[in-house]
Amino acid sequence: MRTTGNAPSPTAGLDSDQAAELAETFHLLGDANRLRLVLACLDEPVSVQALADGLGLSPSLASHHLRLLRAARLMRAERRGRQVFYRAADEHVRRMLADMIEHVQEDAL
Amino acid sequence: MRTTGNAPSPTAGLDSDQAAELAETFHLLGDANRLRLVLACLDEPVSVQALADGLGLSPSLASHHLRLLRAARLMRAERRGRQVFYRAADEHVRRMLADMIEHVQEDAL
DNA sequence: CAAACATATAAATAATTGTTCAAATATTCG
DNA sequence: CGAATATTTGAACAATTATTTATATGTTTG
Repeated sequence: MRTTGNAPSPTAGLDSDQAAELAETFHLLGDANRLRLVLACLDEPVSVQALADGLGLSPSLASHHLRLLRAARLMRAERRGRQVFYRAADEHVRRMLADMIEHVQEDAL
Repeated sequence: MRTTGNAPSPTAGLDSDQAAELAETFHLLGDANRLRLVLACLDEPVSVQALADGLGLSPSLASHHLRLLRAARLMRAERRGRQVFYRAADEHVRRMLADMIEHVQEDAL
C-alpha cells in the first residue's frame, strides 16, 4: 500500500481515525460466520456451544471469532457456571445491525 | 421510520441469501481503501484519477477496488470523455453509510 | 482430588485477498 | 494515423486471515 502524503480526507465529517474504526467494524462483520454469530445473539445471550452447534462451527472456531468480536466491543461475554454466554454488546450495536438488515430487505423489493 | 427500541428479532426476517448479501457488503466496506473510495464520492461523481490522487493510491489499485464496488452495485460509473466518474450507487447506499457514520460518531462521545 | 465438561489459546496450515507491475483497451487531439 | 491521456485488466507477489489441530485453563461434580 502506498502511504505517501495522505491528503486530509475530503469525506463528509469523518476523520481518519473514525474511518479506520468504521472499516474495522465492517471488516469484522464481513465474515459470514462472525456476522451469523452476532445475529444469533442479538436478542438474548447464547452460550458458545449453542452458537457453535446452531451454526455448525467447531467450538474452537466459534471461540476464535467471538474473541475478535469481543475485542472490538461488538459483543460482551458473561460466565454462568461453566458456560460463557455471548450477546450483542449494547443497544447501539443492535440498532446498527437492525438498520443494515432493514436496508438489505428494502433492497430485495 | 421504525421503532428503535423494541422491535421483534431482526434476525428472524433474514434468510440466508440476505445474510450472505449483507456479509458481502460488510466485507467490501471492510477494506480501508475501498471504504474511503466510497466515502469520497458520496456526494458527487469523482474521476478515477482524482480518487487515486486524493487517497494516495495508484490508478491501477483504485480501479481494481472500484471494479469490486461496482460489481456489488455499491457504486456506479459514468464515462465523460476519457475520464470515468464514480459515485455511490444510489440514495440507499448513501443513507446506509450515513447511518453507520452516525453510529461511529455517537460511539466517540 | 480426579474426572468430565465448556471454553480459550497457540502454533501450523490452507485459503483468500490486497497490491504491484506490465501490458491492453478506449478516447481525444495533432 | 499516431501520440498522449485515462482507465482497465491479468498475472505474479506479498500479506492477511480463516480454519484446523492439539493443548491448556477454568468450572462443576463424584
